Amino acid sequence: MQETFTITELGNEFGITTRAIRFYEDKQLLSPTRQGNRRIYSKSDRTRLKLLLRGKRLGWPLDEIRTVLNMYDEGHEGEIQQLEYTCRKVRESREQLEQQQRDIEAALADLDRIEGRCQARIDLLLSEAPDTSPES
Amino acid sequence: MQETFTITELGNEFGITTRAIRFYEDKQLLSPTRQGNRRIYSKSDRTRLKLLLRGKRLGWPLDEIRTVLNMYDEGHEGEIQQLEYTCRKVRESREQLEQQQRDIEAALADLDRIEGRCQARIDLLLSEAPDTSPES
DNA sequence: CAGTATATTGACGTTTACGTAAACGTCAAT
DNA sequence: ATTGACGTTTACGTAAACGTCAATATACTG
Repeated sequence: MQETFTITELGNEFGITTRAIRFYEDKQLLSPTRQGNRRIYSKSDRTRLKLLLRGKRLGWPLDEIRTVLNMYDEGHEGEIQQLEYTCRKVRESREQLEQQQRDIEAALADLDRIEGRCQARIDLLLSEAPDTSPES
Repeated sequence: MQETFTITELGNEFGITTRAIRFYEDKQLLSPTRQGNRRIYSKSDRTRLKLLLRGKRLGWPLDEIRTVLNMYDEGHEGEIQQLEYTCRKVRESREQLEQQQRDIEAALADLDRIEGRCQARIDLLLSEAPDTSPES
């Protein structure tokens, strides 16, 4: 795999605009190196972006995504207070994720019921009006 | 359980402001009855609000939440086209939910690793500096 | 019946997450 | 030398989702 990426490469790979990627940099979520003026993204930058987008799919605001991303990077060498802060943040994120898991379970169950009733109704209508059945 | 609710009751129960609840009505997500001027929420209104908030926790925009909420209500008596539209929407939602499930699995795994390393580092620091161990 | 609490509408402000346009640099190819 | 592709910064625009008043109305309460 490549060692470095341009901004358009990443944009194409992940289906986002370069504007968005620059915006994430502005918000301190990415910090690519430069060659003169141009941005150069390392594999680790690419991973950060990937994680960022996962956070987005989970509906997190960018601020929260940044703190989580920083958890990945922190050398875990800091003071105990800092470590415990990170630990606490991790637990909070975990709780939120578990809440989302429960929400998804419930939502999927609801959708199953709705789809079932919907499909049943379609089947019924199709059997009542056999004109619409495949003839030709 | 009560049969009807005031706006502040619902606000308190779900930890949101009355302004938010009125906003949802403005956006056609709720439609409580009125007694004169005041809003009266039925149990079904309350359920809609509950589902609405679940959608919010899943990061859905209000527009999408509205269409999903309407799936619950539609009598499934409409035309086949309408039914198939609903069915399609349900499947789309399901796919998105399943993607979120995978994202959550991955995120939880990552958080586990981070917390593990973090905790290990804390333990190490505590054992290296026994001054900080509970003495008094 | 005055005073307090609660509710409503309307207008405007705010934050988030980008989109869009202008105006310009850079480099390779024609 | 010019054209085009790609990149840059700066600035302003915008949609979503409310918050925050202000002015007003209605309801209870002593």
